[in-house]
Amino acid sequence: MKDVNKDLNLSVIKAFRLLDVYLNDKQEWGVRELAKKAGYNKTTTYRLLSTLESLDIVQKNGDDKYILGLKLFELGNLVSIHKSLRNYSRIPLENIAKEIKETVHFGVLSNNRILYLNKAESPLGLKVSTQIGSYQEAYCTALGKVLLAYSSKNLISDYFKNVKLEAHTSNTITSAKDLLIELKQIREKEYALDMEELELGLICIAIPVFNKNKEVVASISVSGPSSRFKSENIASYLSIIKKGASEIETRMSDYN
Amino acid sequence: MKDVNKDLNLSVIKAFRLLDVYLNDKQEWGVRELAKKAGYNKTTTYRLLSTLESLDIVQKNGDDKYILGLKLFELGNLVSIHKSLRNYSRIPLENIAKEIKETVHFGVLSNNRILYLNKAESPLGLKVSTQIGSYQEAYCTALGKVLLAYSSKNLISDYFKNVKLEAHTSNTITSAKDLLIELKQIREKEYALDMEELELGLICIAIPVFNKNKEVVASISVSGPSSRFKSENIASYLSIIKKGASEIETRMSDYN
DNA sequence: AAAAACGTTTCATAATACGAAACACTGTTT
DNA sequence: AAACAGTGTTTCGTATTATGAAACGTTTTT
Repeated sequence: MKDVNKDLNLSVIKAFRLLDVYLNDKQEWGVRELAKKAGYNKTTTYRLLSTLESLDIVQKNGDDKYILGLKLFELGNLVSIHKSLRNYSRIPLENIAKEIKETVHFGVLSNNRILYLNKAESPLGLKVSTQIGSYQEAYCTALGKVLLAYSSKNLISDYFKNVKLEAHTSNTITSAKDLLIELKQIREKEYALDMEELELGLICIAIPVFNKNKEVVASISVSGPSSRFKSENIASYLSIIKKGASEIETRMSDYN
Repeated sequence: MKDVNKDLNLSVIKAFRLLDVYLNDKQEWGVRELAKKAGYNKTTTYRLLSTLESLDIVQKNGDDKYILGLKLFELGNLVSIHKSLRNYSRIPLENIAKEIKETVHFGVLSNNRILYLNKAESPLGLKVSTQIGSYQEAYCTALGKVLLAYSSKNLISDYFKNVKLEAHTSNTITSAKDLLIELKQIREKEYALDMEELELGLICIAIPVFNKNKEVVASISVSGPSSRFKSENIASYLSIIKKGASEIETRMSDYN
């Protein structure tokens, strides 16, 4: 903790590291337990937690255990760009899910990964389910490939510098050359497929969502098990998703 | 900033104050602008923002303006206590809204106020709409009065010490004595009404949601314009909301 | 009854945050 | 064209703050 490239507030970084890394793994933590896991001193951890508690960022859960607090929930809902995207996407996503009967996801690109902003789940028992606010690799998801396909050349070259294309299944695209070809095809077809590239048995189809300046700001995907996802359905799925996407685009432009 | 009652990390407090108070008011801030508003030194503010930026808690929006970042959204979604409440309430709330055709809210008590955890909006044009994650006073809302009614005596006496009962309309209950009588009646009737106490023309009805230990953990309300909200509807509304509440209670107990 | 765990407090010391001033840059006014 | 008025950013000596070993008060386990 000596060589920081910039002059930053170390205790702020420590505080968020507690929140981000460690309070994620588990529901509740004791002071010593968390200190050990974080590699901080017991007293330091206690002081940080006390500080965060005074701000309602964490709170105590009965017997001296710390859990994430309500203020954090409140702050999360303030994130304006995504707040609006989430609001405007909700009803269209639900309509798509109702019509197709598969889970619908809505996400943006953030730090080279997909951030799931919203979803509408399939009414069926066997379905895909993802945590809102969680991340997934972009190169092996339909959502991610669409967003990469419409990104600037700079962003894409950065992407290849920073991201290692690891195989999740035998279908995962693991070479930069192949991925570039795929992205080109996506731009031409105006939709992306994920043919069991992230998980065996899981197929997705995704299209871009544009803002009023014709820039891609998000994407929508439909995900389902390969047993239900037949190639003859693609055309009808696409027309339903595109209807939903244009609904979101209309809602956004009405407010901006 | 000299007399702190405990030994807390001041820079952590400052960082969250930037997020909480100031990044809420506006969409984007310059460094000097935010420093002036927060009463911090320009350099301090810059350092705090740089720190938060390195953590993706804030991000830059084009021309050197800071906005809330994605990590905050992600962290907000990790808040476990309410994550489950939110998940379990979604479908029941939507069913209630569909049946009654009025907006349904779901909230908990936090720091003497109502925190809106979830909602399902009325399908009609004229409707009540609230921001998830936002707060409202408890004493002049049906949601809040239900939660106060089922709170411990200690919490209620604390409530009266810390909260000033201000009139929002001519119907607002502004005396502690009257509010205590109201809370007693709510416990007897097992539901609360808000008869234009927060806003003229706005009526709400709310009931409690219990956990498996028969403690009240949240409440559900239906809100609508006085033009549609007739006293003869109360009985049928109540039976629909109670059905939804017991659905939520079942879902919660299945998982805990 | 002893031991081992917990959260919490203390306090001298080492490390960090602080902020005035200077810098680099952009756009506006004279 | 030159001076000015705005930005965000960097520097660096100093004042403030965070640090952590040790001790404390409880509770739980042995």
